[in-house]
Amino acid sequence: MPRTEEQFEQIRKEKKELIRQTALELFAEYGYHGTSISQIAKKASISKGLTYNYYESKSNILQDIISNGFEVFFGNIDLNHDGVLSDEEFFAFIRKSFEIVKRNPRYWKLFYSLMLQPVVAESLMDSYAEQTKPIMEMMFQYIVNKGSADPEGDLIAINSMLEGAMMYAVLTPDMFPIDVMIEKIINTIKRILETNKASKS
Amino acid sequence: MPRTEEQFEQIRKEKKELIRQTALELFAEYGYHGTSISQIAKKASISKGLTYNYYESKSNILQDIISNGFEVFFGNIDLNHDGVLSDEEFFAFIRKSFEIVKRNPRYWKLFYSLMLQPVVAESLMDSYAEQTKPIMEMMFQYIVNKGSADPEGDLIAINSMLEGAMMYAVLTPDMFPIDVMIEKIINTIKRILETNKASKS
Amino acid sequence: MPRTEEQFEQIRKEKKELIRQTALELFAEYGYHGTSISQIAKKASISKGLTYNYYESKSNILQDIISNGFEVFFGNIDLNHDGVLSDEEFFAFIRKSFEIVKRNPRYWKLFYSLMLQPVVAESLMDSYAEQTKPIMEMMFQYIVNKGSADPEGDLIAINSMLEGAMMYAVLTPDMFPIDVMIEKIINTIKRILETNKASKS
Amino acid sequence: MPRTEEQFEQIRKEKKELIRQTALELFAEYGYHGTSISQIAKKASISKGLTYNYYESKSNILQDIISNGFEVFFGNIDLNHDGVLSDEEFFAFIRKSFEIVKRNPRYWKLFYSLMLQPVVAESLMDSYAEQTKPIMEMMFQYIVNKGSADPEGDLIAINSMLEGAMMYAVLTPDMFPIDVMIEKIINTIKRILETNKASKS
DNA sequence: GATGAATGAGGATTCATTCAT
DNA sequence: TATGAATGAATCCTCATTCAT
Repeated sequence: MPRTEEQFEQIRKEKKELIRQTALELFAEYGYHGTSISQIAKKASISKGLTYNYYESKSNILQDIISNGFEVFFGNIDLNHDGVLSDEEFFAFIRKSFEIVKRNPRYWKLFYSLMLQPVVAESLMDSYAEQTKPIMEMMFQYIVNKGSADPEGDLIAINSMLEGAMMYAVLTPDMFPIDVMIEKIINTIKRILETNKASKS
Repeated sequence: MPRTEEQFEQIRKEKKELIRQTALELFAEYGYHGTSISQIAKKASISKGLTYNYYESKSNILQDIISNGFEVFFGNIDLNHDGVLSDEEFFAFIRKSFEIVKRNPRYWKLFYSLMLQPVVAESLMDSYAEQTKPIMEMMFQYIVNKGSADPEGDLIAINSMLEGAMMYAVLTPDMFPIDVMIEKIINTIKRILETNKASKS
Repeated sequence: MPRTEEQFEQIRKEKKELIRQTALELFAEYGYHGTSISQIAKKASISKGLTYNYYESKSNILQDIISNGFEVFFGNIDLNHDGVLSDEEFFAFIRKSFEIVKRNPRYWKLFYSLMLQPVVAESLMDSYAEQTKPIMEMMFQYIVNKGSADPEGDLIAINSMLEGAMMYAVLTPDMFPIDVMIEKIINTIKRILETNKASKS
Repeated sequence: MPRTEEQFEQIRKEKKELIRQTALELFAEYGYHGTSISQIAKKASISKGLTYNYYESKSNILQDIISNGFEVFFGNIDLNHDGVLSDEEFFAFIRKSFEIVKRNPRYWKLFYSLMLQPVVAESLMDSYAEQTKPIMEMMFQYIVNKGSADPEGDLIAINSMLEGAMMYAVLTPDMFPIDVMIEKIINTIKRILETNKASKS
């Protein structure tokens, strides 16, 4: 009995997933340039040629890894666009972000590394900035709502702090325990916003 | 008659500098792996072979760039190891750090990108951690002296913020004006330390 | 549909053999260092890259040639380790040795030339000495059994003679007809052993 | 006071000698291809460029080494062309030959190795054959005079033996002590000629 | 005569990609 | 769909040789 169309589709999907995952592991371990198609094929237990049945080129695999990672990340973040964020919601968002990174540190290491490879980065940056914008806006809204006297300044400070902590979490996870780091960061954000209230009278 | 020793010395010095600078520009632009010796030679208007008259290998050029950059950075930072840092001194240190990065953004872009290249990173990380340790300690001392109730937590927060801001300065200098960023960061640090005083009575 | 396992096996075997043979011819003609992978590939009508599909490196090709030659040579020599060699067997061994050399003079030319290339020689020498030892011992036994009064001396003389004749056979096969040479050598060995009998009474 | 013409000549001669000697040592140690002009210049404590003041090319240095070695070797051998060689003279010739090799084993190792590099060998072989011919003739004469019944056969045997022993002396001087080997060889030659006398009655 | 910076052709090797089966 | 042999361009690097000084 021949397989149905759906079964074929399923097989294709799984194989492509296999290639992407394998490539991700190797890229993260040896870098993009340090990984060859041969290695990927061997590790995935398929032939070199088959890789090209699923991806047009090596750089296409990379693209897929990236956009897939974006999807996972931003798909997990629930922004609650419209309404005003409660404190609970805001801190849950931060915890969630770190959680995602903790769950797949390799991907994020690779991701950061790519951000800094200027040629690769062009399109990546644009895409990242675009995806990131609503988050920034949401943070800005939250800061404003907390009554900050200098919302731009606080955004810069808080954003830098989160970005920096994220980097430590990705690059040197052993330096500071991530969970401790998260709590300290959240605590500090609270204080920042507390002390920067526009005096109302 | 051959050239004098000094003449040769001079030629060597200039040419080596030329190669290093050219390589740095290309590495920063295209990444280490994305740059070939041919490109370096062509851009420097010398022959491929000559490169090897000055550097044993491509990776040696990189090494030289790195250690040279370290020297410039840490040579410019005056840590005032022994005494207690005044506020002035501490904030001067922060400004200086950003100043150095602003002055040679390409180098720092390359530097960050290398930190994330798994294979290269090992030795680089070690070396960086070593150089960085006294700075961390100095910051910690400063925080303690300011009477922080949770110096470890404050160190994490402040350090993350600085690291993150540095990254923005290097990667997307157009996103936030660096000078504005610096002042916001400094201001926020002040507030953090202000609100975290251990109550003494 | 991909080729069957056997088809691939067959292709690999033939192509590897082709590369080895071609390399042997060129090495023998121009020396190991005097032969480039390009030349080998061109003469074998394959691409440079393909060579590396079959051999890890140029020096690996050489290794294969060597060990292959050893196998052919020592695989053809029947040493009759245990029993005592009859005259017939001993002289058959000598004839066989020259026969093998005559059949593949290129290989042996290369072999001798490699023995004299300082860098390559080390491991080759060791390997050769090891393979050669049982032959030496066998010869020594034979000489002793013939009642020689000075077996060490006779071994040196006979061995030198064989080695020297071999060299002429390999290097300047036109100088003395090999078959004539063989008979003269055998004849002389007989006389040497005849005249060196320990007097028993 | 400017140096005289002769002094200049002397300097040139010495420097050329220095280059040749240095090159010989390196060629013997690392092989011709394994030795670079740079290495020669460095070891001789002169500049790369100067080498080309004395030799047109690397291969010219080699040529000079070869022909120089020939001169030394054949210049030391007194053939006593005309008269008939006494036993004393013949064995003295053999001892002398080994003596020369013992005195400069590196040269002879190099020399043998070159004999087997076919491309280099062409002219070398011709030259060698030419130089060698009178020696062969002399040996042949000696053998005839000793009353050999088969002078051609004895020449082959004796010559092979000498050639082979020479090779051991050059390649594996540790295998058999050279002096012992010489005496055994001479002794064996005596026996060969003794037992091959044409019966006269 | 003497120096070493500079050249450029050539060599070993890697690897993304193609293609016959 | 799946295979891996085959290609060839590109890469790092070496080295004999030239040349301005």
